[in-house]
This record gives sequence, structure tokens and C-alpha cells, in this order.
Amino acid sequence: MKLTRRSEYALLALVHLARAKGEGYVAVSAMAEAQGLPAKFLEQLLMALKRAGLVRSRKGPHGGYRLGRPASKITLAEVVRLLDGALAPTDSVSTYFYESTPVEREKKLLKVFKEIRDFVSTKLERTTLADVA
Amino acid sequence: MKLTRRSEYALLALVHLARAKGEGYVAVSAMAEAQGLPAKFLEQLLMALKRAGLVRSRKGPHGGYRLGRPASKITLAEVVRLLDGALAPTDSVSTYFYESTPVEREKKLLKVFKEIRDFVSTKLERTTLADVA
DNA sequence: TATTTATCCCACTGTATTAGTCAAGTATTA
DNA sequence: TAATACTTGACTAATACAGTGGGATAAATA
Repeated sequence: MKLTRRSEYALLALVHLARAKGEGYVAVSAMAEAQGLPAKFLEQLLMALKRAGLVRSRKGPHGGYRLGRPASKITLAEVVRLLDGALAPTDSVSTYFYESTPVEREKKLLKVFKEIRDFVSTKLERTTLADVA
Repeated sequence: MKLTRRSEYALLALVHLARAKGEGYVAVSAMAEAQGLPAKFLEQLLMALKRAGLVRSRKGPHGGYRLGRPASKITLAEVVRLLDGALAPTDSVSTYFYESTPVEREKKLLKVFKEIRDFVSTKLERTTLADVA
């Protein structure tokens, strides 16, 4: 796993939305300003989150985004997988993004990387937005 | 951490060398053929490993590479850090490659990623070539 | 109904990284 | 001294990263 700005910005925005619970929809521009993120780029990320059902949106005045489900039902794993792909250190040990790679031949090496994958995915699957907001 | 071919090939080559203990120097071409890796690319990686002292080399006929220290004294962490950089999921929680990133403001998020970094580095620092060869 | 506000959607750009290749030169030793 | 292997540097194609920009669409409000 390697976090890029995509995951980082998305997580910051989601934390922001989790805290804005009950305040209706939050505009991208408001979030971008509050968190100091590039607005147009953030917009792309929110659209991806929307397609995945993590957020809901509303157009027009007082429009914007809000969480698609309770913060306690959104895991960090979902967010990172959606925006940056595999949590595993190499695709040959990834469950959701499996692809063959050269280390695959060395079973003992593979075992080490699988243990890392297991730790990372368990950790991120058990941590929700509610835990970090 | 994200393993690229650089780390993967280097690890395979080092495992090969660890197994060839006592057979003197192993040529790049021999290793490349045995492991099915691109020779010239592997050569670059071995040079980096050499500069870091992980392997020694000898030119001329019967030349090649061998481990620079006992396999039990070479950790996977060293190899990966050398060729692919930080073990941490994001640079803002990296000890050796620290750089500020946006998530840094959110202490609770940061804590999660630090725990991942700790697991990964401990794991790879405690695993040596001797363990996987 | 017209205007404003905001999302939605598409294309595009510049830079860096990845995964190599190629050529020419240097050192070693059988 | 010829063969073998390491060393250096430049070069390349493809992909990923981190954004920008412009226009269309939808909804609220005046």
C-alpha cells in the first residue's frame, strides 16, 4: 500500500463530513477551503466516493456532499482501496487486486508479505471514520 | 510501502546468492537466467546493493557477485528501503524518509498509519535472508 | 421564470516514476 | 592477450500522479 494525495485528500474530506453531521450538505468549495485542498481535484475524488456510495450529493444552492452512511459504517480500507488500490505491499499477495509478480515463486518471501497484507487490511477494515473523526 | 520490480528482483537475486553460499562469485548472467530476470536491469540493482555493502563483486572470468555479509545479517528492510524507499504507507509517518503530507493534521488518522509503519518495519527488520532462503 | 449556486462530466497538461535498453569503456584473470 | 565481467551514462516508452479548465445539468430562490 502506498497512500497518494487521492486517499489522503479523500480521508480528510470524509473526516470533515463526519464532523459536519447534522449540518446538511457541505459544498466542495467549503471543504476545500477548510482543509486547504485543491477544489477541482477534490471534486473528482468526491465523485468517485459518490459512485461507490460512501457519500451522497445534492446540486444547487445549499447543495454539496454528506456521508452516504453512518461514519461508523465507513472503513478506512474502503476509502484507500477505492482511490489507491491494493492494501497489499505487492499485487501477488493482494486479494482484491491480485496480479502475478516475480516474488511469487519464493514461498517464504511471499509468506512475509502476506502477513503484512493481513495486518494492514485487518487494521484498516476495523477502523472506521467514527474512530478517527 | 509499495514493492516495485526493483525490490522484487533484488530480493530474488539475494536469495539466489544466499543459496549459492560457498560457490564463490555468481555472474549476473547466471542469476538472470536462473531467476528469469532482465540481465542489464538486474546489474543496476546489484550495483546499488554493492554500494550499500550488501554484496561484494569481482570482475573478470569467474567473477560475479556474492553476499557482503552472512545471510542472517541482511534484513529485508534494508533491501526494500534501499531500492524502493520508505516502508511506511505515507511519508508523513516515515522515520527514514519523512516528508510532510496533508494527513498530518489529523492525529487519529496519523496514529493508525504509524501503527502500520511500526508493524511493517519491525517485521522486515526481523526477517533476514537466512529466514527466506 | 430567470438567476444563482453547485454538482457532474470530459478532456487535457506537466512532471515523475517505472522498467527497462543500448553503447562504450574499464578492470581482471585464465 | 583474449575473454569475461563490471561500470558508467544516456536514452526510451509507457504509465501514474497531481492537478486544471470548460461546459452541461440540476435545484433552489428571488
